[in-house]
Amino acid sequence: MGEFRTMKYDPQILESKWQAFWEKEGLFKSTEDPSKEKYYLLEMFPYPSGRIHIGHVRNYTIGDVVARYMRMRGKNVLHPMGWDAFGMPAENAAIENNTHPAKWTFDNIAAMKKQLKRMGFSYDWDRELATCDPAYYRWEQLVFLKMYEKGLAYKKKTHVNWCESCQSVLANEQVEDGCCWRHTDREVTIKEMDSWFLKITEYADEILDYCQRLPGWPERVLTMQKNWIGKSYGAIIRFPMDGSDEVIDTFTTRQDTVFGATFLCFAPEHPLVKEIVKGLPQEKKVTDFVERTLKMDSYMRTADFTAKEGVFSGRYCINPVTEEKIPIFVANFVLFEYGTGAIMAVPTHDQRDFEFAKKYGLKLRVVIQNPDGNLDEETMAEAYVGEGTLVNSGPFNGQQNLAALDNIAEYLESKGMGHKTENFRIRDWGISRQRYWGAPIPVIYCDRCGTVPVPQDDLPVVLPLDLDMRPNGGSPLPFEPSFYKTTCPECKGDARRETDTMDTFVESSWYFDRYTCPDYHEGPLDPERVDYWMPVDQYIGGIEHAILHLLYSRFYTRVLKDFGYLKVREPFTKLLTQGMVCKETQECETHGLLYPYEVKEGLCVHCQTPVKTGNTVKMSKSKRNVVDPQDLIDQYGADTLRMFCLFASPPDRDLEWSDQGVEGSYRFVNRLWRLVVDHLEGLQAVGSYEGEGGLSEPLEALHRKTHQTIKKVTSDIENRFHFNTAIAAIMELVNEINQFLNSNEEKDQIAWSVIREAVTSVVVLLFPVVPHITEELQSMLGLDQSLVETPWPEHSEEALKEQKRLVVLQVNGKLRSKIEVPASYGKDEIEAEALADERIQRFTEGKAIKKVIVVQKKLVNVVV
RNA sequence: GCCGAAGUGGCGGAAUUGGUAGACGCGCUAGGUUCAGGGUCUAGUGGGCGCAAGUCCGUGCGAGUUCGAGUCUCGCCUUCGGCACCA
Repeated sequence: MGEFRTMKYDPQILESKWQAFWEKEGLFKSTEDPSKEKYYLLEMFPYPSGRIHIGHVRNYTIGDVVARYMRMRGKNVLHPMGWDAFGMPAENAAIENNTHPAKWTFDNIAAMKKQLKRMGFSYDWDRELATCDPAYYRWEQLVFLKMYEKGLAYKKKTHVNWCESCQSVLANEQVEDGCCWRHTDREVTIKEMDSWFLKITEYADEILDYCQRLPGWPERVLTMQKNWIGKSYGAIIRFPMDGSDEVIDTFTTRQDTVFGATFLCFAPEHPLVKEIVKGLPQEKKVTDFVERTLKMDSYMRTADFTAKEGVFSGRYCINPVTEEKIPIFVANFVLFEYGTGAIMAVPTHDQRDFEFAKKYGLKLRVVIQNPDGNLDEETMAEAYVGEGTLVNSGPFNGQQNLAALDNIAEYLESKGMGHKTENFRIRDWGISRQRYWGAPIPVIYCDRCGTVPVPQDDLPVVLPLDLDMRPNGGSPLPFEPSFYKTTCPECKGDARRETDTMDTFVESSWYFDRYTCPDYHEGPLDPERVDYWMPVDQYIGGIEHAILHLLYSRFYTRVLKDFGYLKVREPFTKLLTQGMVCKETQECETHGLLYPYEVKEGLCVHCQTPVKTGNTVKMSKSKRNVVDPQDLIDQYGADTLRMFCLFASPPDRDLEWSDQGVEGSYRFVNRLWRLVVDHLEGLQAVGSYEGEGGLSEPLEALHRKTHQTIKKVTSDIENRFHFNTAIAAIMELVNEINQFLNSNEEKDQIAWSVIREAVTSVVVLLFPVVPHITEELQSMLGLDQSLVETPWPEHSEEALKEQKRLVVLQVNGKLRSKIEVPASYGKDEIEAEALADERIQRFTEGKAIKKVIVVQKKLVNVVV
């Protein structure tokens, strides 16, 4: 009876057994060993929300397969895990549940850690870190001080993005479609505020340049980063004001059209606007317009459906090449942050300028004639943006416009009217957050000494934990004298601490470095260890960080390198962006969107009416189309869940959730279990076949299939991360083993040895995917060594050799027959055999054979 | 509008270099397990015609290259992402 019970597949029992074993033996601990080739595998660390979701499961399962595989390949693998532990949800939850963000965070970490352990992921938990730990963020504060020293961190008053839900400023990267990336229904407004910035623009050119040197990154991530950096080549052209010494700098990429510039536009925010209208009759009108425009939220103002609008400033400037007096406008479509915040307007060759000029009756002058030569400012209905020959352009008439770009830039430069330049779209990274649960910015403000950095010896500036949250949100720090009241490090007088905290993306910009030496206390990074492990060989995470975390990390890594903390310039050699997990939504007419557990047999559990199935979209609580990994673990075990996540689609594609698919994976795991358990006697009685020869044809086929599978699985994992096809190949082998077992073939010693070879191969190959059951089967098979320490198998070329080969026969490219030929046959013999084939003769009868194409050992095509 | 990816059975997906389209799994059908159900095993399963052997059609649509195209080229359609007044 007892024995019968152990023979049943019980994932709950055997999974915890093996998890305990791995932990006790410390099999996933990694230590630096210069004699071994290192492999640093990293998955994006989670925000400790309290429970793992299915996206984590997929991400971390993919990573775990690679980690376990690489370990079996003999690599010294680093596979750490930790917590992105600062951030606003902790503050909200604390207010809601009347607790403290720290307690909430640490409780969540404990709960999620338990879940990750239950999934059997092979992390080195000794390297665990939480970014809210002062022992972590103190080094970030140190780096901040060094950046401040070098001018890479600076404070300025400027127009910033404000999210009312976050009660905080956001960086440009954190605004999507005019909304906060965390609150997609909350429009961002523009506020003028004092904010700290990190000078990512200093590295923009290099980061862009290195996009060419990251062959291990997905093209679309690099494209997104290139677009975000937005480098363009052009010129600064200087327009002197009429009747004053003031000069207006404009940026253009189209200096070839400068002779057609018939007016100039300022962005509403431009500081010169106020100055030049002072005392003019237009002053009120202009200031009203500026105020009205700036009140609009940034999304509305810059949306392309917003009409181009502007107001005449009452002042003129001089086009430096035509010496013509041209009017100055203030226009809503001109961006202050891009270029110089002022543009020369060429209505004939820029559609925006064209619309603006038509609206306000401004002058047009064609300066690029199209190839038909019929372009006329009187009749044109839209701007001509194509190529052509310069006209009305003084000394440049007759030149091709593109060829003239450089010539005109040089001409401007020689006359002191401008110069060639490059411009970037990316702006500096605003890191001030008006939040409590973040790393304090280590700065002190003194009325006498101004902005004073906290002395390095006084670090860390610890975030105080013993204070009360403010009931209606907002940071308590500015209301906490024990925190903000301090003395000036320079004059020792009364001073005030900075109460803003850092963007949590600062923490995630270097956590991967810190994993290499989380216990180091002499500085941010232990040079020896960080140099051994960095860079990360393979990074795995969601595409949503394409231009957030991934761009910030590339910047921060360069800063650390320039400060001498690191030797690498790029943090992540290879990047895999896994797809989203999706599921169809379900909706009841009266009860709205339903969770899966609210639907029984297609009916709403509340009212028994049929449920409407909606689109398949990314799993999210708001769509209610979520499954809880914990429920799946409880029902099927971690192995089944891992198996399904890998089998349902390749990792970079979206995964469509299917309850039936999970059932299918569970069935396979059970089939694998029975394959060993039901034949234990035969399997235990022999050793694995090792290619000593003398096999019957069916046994040789099974032996060959075993080695074909080893070869296929290895290349699928190694070259493409296509775990779905790797698993499919193993399933095929399992099917063949079962077929042999069910056949009438004699099961003698040698037969069992070949079966054993096949079965042990299945067990080893599947270990990275389903580590618990395979460890159990491995030990049942009498193999003492843990699979963690078992080397990955290598296929034998000898075993792959076939006596006979299948050759496909075609007539005019259509499949007509198949024949088997000895592997030793050459082209001529195969051709002769093909032409002699009965079916081929039937299809070629009475026709002249024009040509015969023979593809060695594969195919013959007879053309008639 | 611009850039990119994708489009293959009832479904998820294979087909890595131009060479048997649909591996593997789900679902479905029939049968066995001497049958409550479930589980499990066996066989079948792209479509049309046919009793059958067969045969024709078939990878979003239309052309092209080729002995041969899911795969390459050109033109369109659809879907999904990203960017979008960036001067």
